[in-house]
Amino acid sequence: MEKFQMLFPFSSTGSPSYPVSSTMTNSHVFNNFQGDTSNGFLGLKMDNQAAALLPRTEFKDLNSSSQSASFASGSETELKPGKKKGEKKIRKPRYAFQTRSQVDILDDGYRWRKYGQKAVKNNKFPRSYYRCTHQGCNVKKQVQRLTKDEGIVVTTYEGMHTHPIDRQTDNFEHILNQMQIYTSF
DNA sequence: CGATTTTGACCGGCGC
DNA sequence: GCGCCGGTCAAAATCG
Repeated sequence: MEKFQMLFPFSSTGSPSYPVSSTMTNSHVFNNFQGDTSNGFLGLKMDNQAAALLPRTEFKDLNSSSQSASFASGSETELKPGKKKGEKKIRKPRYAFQTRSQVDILDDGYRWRKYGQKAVKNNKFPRSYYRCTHQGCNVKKQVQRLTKDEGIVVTTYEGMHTHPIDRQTDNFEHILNQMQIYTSF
């Protein structure tokens, strides 16, 4: 296959690497909108990794069908309406990131294993499904490119990692991005 | 040789 | 009930 691992002036390690926040525990960079009204899920702390990609990354809300951009919010992957089944009503929050990039492989520091690829309606590019290859970590993500702007890649994360990042990418960019994040609020 | 990608089959939900 | 659709599985192929 083709692997492009060029571009990106700042790719210090040969393979595309992006800054990632390494501590995702209590440091919620983003954390919610308003106080949570109920026992909801608002604790969405996506301290995220992907926030630190390219300067032109923006967040998008999946569920609110509208807003042009803001930042991803939790969307519950609804478990069907009638499914009571107790269990965990863990709705999986999903976060989408739109990134201006030439490559789809946005390495955020975790190891991903691709488990599927499907063509998307209305889009000439396929969508790829990845899963975090960490034991017990069910974080998933999908990557798709827009037909409209083939320069844009939408990455959607689902779930949160509960383990440390594989690659230590705490560098200048990370910090830089963190700053951007904080100041934009 | 183990890990990961590829790719078509398979599956559950939903609309008709 | 049937077929479409988005998502996942799994076996074979590839990569390193």
